[in-house]
Amino acid sequence: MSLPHVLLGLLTSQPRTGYDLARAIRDDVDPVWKAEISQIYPELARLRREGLVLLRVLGPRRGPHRNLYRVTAAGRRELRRWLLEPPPPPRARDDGLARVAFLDSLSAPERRAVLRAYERVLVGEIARLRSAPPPEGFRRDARDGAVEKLEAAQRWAHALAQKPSLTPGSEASPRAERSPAGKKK
Amino acid sequence: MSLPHVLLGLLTSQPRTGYDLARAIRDDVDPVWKAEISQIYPELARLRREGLVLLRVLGPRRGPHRNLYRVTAAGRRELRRWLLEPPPPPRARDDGLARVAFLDSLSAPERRAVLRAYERVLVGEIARLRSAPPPEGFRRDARDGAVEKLEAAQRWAHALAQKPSLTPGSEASPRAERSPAGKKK
DNA sequence: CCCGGCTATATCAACATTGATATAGTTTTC
DNA sequence: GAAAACTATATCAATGTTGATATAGCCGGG
Repeated sequence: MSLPHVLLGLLTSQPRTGYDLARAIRDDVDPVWKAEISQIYPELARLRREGLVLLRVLGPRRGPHRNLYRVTAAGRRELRRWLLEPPPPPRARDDGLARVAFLDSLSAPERRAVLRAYERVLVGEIARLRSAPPPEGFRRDARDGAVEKLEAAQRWAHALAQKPSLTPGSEASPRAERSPAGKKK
Repeated sequence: MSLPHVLLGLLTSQPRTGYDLARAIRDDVDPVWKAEISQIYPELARLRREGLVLLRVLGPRRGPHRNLYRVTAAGRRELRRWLLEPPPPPRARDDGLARVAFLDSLSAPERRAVLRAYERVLVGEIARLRSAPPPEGFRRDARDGAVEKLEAAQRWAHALAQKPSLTPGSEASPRAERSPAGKKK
C-alpha cells in the first residue's frame, strides 16, 4: 500500500492538515490513489510515531484546533526511497472487466448490454477526470496516465461489443476446460 | 468486491473444490481479479450459508477429504443479477502511477529512472500474461482487456520518459497550488 | 436568528485482503 | 526409498479500506 507515501508526497510540497490532505487526495491524486479521511487520521499518527512527519497544533483561531503536519528530513528520505524502489505490478481489480470473464452465462444481447454498461461507466469516469480542474506538475501527468488506461479499456470494450460472437445468433459452444475437479494427468 | 461472484461464475461452468477455485483464479482470472486461498474458504462457507452454493463432501478416496461445491439455482440468479448490474468505476490503485504524481522531488535523471522502472514492471506483467496458456472463451477476452490496459500504461510511461521536461537540465519551476492549509478564498 | 454547509478532528464497527502456519495423504523425482 | 512437490482443508493475526457517527465552531443566506 502507498498511502503513507502519498501523504508524505503531498506534505513535501507544503504543510497541511489532515482535512487538507483528504481534499488534496480527492481533487488531485484521486485517479491514481484514494483514501477516506478516516484512514488518513490514524495514518498521520503513525507517520508521526515513526518520526516522518511533525505536528504543530494551531490554537483555535478559526473554528476548532487544527493539526498542521510537515515532513521531516527522515520523511523526505523515506519518500525518495519509495520513489526509486521498483513498484509492484498494478493490482488487477476491475469489477467491469471481471464481469466480462463470465459472460458465457448470458445471451448475446445481454452480453452486449453488459459491455455497453461497462463502457458507459468508463466514459463517465473519463469525463469526470477531464472536467475537474487539472492538477499542477506531475500530478497532472499521473492523472493523464490514469485517463489513458481508462480510455484503453473503453476502446477495448467498444470493439469487443461489435465482435460477431456478440452479435445475436451466435451462442458460445460448450468450453473444454483444463484441470477440472477430478483430474487424471 | 466481486469475489463471491467470481466464485459463482467459476462454479457455473463446473463444480469445483476450494483448491480448484484458487487454481482457476490464479490461472484464468488473475488478470482481472485475484484472491488468496485463505480468502476463498471462508467465502465459500458464506455462500453456502446463503444458499448460493451446495457442498458435497467426497470421502477420502485419494488424499484428504474434498469439499466439492456446486452452484444452486439461486446462485445462478445472483450471478446473473450481478452481471447485469452496472459496475462501479475501476478503483484507481496503481503504485507505479502513484509514484509519478510525486516526481517533483527528484532530479530529471531520477525521474526518468522511475518511469523506466514502471515501464519495466508493466512489460514484465504483460509478458507474464501473454506467456501463460490463454483461458477459454470470455475469460480470454477479459484477460485481453487487462493486457490492453497495461499496454496503454506502458506506452504512456514510455512517451512521458522522452518528454523534454524529463531530459537532464530542465528542472521544474516551483508550483503554484490551490487551496493550501491557510486558505483565503 | 436559524439552517445548511463547510472546516476540522476523531473513533468505531465491519469488511476485504494478505501472509503465515498446521496438518496430512499422494504423487513425482532423483 | 527418501525427499520434494502437489492436493486439500482450515485457521489466525495483521493490515488495509470503507462508511457511519459524534462533536463543534464558523460562515453565509434568508
